[in-house]
Amino acid sequence: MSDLLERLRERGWRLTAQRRVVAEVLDGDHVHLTADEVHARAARRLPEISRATVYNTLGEMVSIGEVIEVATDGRAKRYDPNAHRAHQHLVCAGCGTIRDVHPTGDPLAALPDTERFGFAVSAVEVTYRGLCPDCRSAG
Amino acid sequence: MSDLLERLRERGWRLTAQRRVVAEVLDGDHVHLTADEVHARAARRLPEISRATVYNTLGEMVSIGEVIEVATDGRAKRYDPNAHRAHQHLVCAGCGTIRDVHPTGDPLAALPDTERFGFAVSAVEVTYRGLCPDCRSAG
DNA sequence: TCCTACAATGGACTGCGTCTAAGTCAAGAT
DNA sequence: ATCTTGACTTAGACGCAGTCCATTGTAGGA
Repeated sequence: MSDLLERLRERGWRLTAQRRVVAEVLDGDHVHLTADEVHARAARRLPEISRATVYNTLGEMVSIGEVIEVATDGRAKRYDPNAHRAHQHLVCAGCGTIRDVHPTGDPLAALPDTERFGFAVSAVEVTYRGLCPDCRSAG
Repeated sequence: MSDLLERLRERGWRLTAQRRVVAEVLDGDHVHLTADEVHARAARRLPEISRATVYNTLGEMVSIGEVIEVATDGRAKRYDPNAHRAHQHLVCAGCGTIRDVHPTGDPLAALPDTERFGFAVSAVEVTYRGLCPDCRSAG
């Protein structure tokens, strides 16, 4: 039983087979999957699971902060189950893979008050872009 | 005549009425428009301009580095003509407006070699998120 | 076991963007 | 000034990611 499922149960979630499978897919693997990839893996265990349910479940997990949604350019969003630890992302411009990285310092502190224009700034995302080793050698 | 058009001409671009209008729309106003907003404004001057042309022209400007494409979550991409000066973005979580901001320090330097995993890191985007003054008071 | 509110289904639908085939036109050649 | 040609534009079909909705199913309490 995963920690993720424990935490969901504590929030009073009804524990359905679909939610269990989606949570297991996210929990098992620490790559960053798209919603369709999550659906495909979930369907291996529970063939009749629908896309809408996967979207709903992912959306709920995101809204309670168990999972982070990573929007990469024009492509599909990816879902990052590593929400408990502050981190940023390194995206390959060639193939779209994402790695978690941990820069030094606090990026929020780099934005002076004079540059905040009255906004209540609550979060900062840093995305590093480049080519992964495979895409570098593939040219 | 805008600087932008000058630079495009120097690259051997055929100067069509459509491209001129798209460049003028971007050049005139320094808010960050979506492709459809660019199309709407361009169509005020050149009613028969097509969406495809606006997308093509924007894409070409992005690929030669005259304009920056800003992907904001699930919504439409926005286009930022302020490509000549390094800057980052401050996005309102309520209404989606974007402001250019200038944080202190070099965010690329914050990523140590041990966190680069063999990637050739070439760029970094920093997106600050929060609520703008209007959305704060609107609750 | 039965009830009921919550969850899942699947198919239609929307928004954003891309593609294609055919027509048009800017700009160099004559 | 006119011709020529290949780059550009057009309209609309298409595709993907994601949402919505009416219906059906079911977890978990009484």
